Amino acid sequence: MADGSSFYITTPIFYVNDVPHIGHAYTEVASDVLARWHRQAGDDTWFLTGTDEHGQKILRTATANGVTPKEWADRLVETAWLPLLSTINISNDDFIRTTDERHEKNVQLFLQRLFDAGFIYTGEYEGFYCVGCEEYKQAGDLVDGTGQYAGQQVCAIHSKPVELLEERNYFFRMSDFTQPLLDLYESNPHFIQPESVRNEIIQFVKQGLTDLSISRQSFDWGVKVPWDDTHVVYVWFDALLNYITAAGYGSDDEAFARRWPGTHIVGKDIARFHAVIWPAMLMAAGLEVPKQVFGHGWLLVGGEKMSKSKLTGIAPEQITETFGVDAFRYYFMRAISFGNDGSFSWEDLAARYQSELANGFGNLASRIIAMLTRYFDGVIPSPGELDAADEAIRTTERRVTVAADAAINRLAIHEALAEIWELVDELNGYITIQEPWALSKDPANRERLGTVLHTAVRGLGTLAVLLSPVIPDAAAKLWTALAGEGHVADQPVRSAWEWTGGPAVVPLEPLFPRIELPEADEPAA
RNA sequence: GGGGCGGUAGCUCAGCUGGUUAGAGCAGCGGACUCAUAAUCCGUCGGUCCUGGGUUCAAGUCCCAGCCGCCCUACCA
Repeated sequence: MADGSSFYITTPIFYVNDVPHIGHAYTEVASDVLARWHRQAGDDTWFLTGTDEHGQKILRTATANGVTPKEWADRLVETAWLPLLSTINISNDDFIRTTDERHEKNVQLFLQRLFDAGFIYTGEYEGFYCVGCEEYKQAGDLVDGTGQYAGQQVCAIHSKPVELLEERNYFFRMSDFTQPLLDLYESNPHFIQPESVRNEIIQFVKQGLTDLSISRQSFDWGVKVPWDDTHVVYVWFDALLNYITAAGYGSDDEAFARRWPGTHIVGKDIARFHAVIWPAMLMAAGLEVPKQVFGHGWLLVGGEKMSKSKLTGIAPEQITETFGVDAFRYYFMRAISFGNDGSFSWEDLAARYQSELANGFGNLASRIIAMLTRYFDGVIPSPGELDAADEAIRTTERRVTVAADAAINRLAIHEALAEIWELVDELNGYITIQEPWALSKDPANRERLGTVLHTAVRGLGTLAVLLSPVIPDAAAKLWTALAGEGHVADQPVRSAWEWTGGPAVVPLEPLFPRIELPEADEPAA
């Protein structure tokens, strides 16, 4: 991936009615780290997130709250979703709402093109519809109700009665794309990642695809079907199109050509929408399919999937208020192998904060800056001749930079951090072995002392540059203490080791202060 | 019913196309050191690699069966 190449990355758009929890935040942070890395590498980066605001469920909750659905969505965007982005320091370049005119207008454009091309036909549909799920249910998805719904069939997910609906709907000829999709997966093994998700999807598509009902007549909160305004577009069909309407489809051909195709980061539960329906839609429209669909794993809390339907959701603020934003970002990126499910626990979070951020990285910065301040009044000394140990540090700086960049390109964020941390650990070891405090006791060792601290502080600068995408606030503070030029987020990440040191350092407050945890018991979620 | 993923040290996890005494981090234990956020560094304890078969000169790593967990999907109705 050469500098200046286009990197367009997206998250799923938030369903506004959801309550933000760390699962949403996890997807956002992962995408944000990738975006920041590419941006800092000089790639033409565009990072999109946004909200999904149509559908019957939103219409109903809005009505129940005595406001219009648009007012309801506005309120949730303002009070829940935009605050979430700032809570976890997300650097999105754009925020699309499916109620934006740029979106609705071009959803219609897209649909009209599919219609004109013969990929849409009229059909009858009868089925059990769950408002909570926003979709029709097969009989097997239903269970016997209990309590107030005893005697009725209810949705297995929401435990609420389903409705028998009969509609004249418009259908998308998705079945035409069974083979083209299989060919796509075959010819481009990286289209769906990781492997586990890819296997799942291939098996699913091999069974053959059925046509997809893409309109609804039973309510009107959605994008009108352009040739029949008694129908609104199915919410998923509408939602998926955000990735191109935001990129300029139908409104800015130049921007669209430059950005598309993009990389989609999604949870594995919705990977199928993105790896099956979405590319089929694009193929039908004669557009390029996405560059990649990456389905990450779930956060497990107490061994169970964190669920928005159950009450295991944890609000991001619960974590950031105690540990800070950077720790939140670092923890989830480091502790979880991106693509696999990962266990969250307060104990693990606290342990990693302490050993890795406070004792490992934070303390490294403290000790180096303290010694420069103490022995050289903060002025960074010029190095003398480098010995093998000094050269080894330089070599490591280079090695981890290259390795981290390679890992990021594979979307292996956790591996990138593991690589970078090798430099953290090696620098701590280097200082312990070189014993600058011992060198300082004999003026004859003055040059050697300078060389050691010069080497160490350069390593610290390299770390600031490499870690800026993950822990932007701490990296910026450190960069300031090192008197680095400009902003750390503008330093070329792929040549992080090239920083040669500023003129002097200034004292630094602990980047990750020790945290005294109140009690062993944590509040239930 | 069909399918996917996982089951490796107390905990969280690595172990690619099978090959020396199965690894890391954390926790535990012992030691060194003092620049630093009682931090750092070194050493050390610790595993029937879910179970049972099989293939192979050689299996955590391949095959079969089973058990457990999570998930996708179907049908019966």
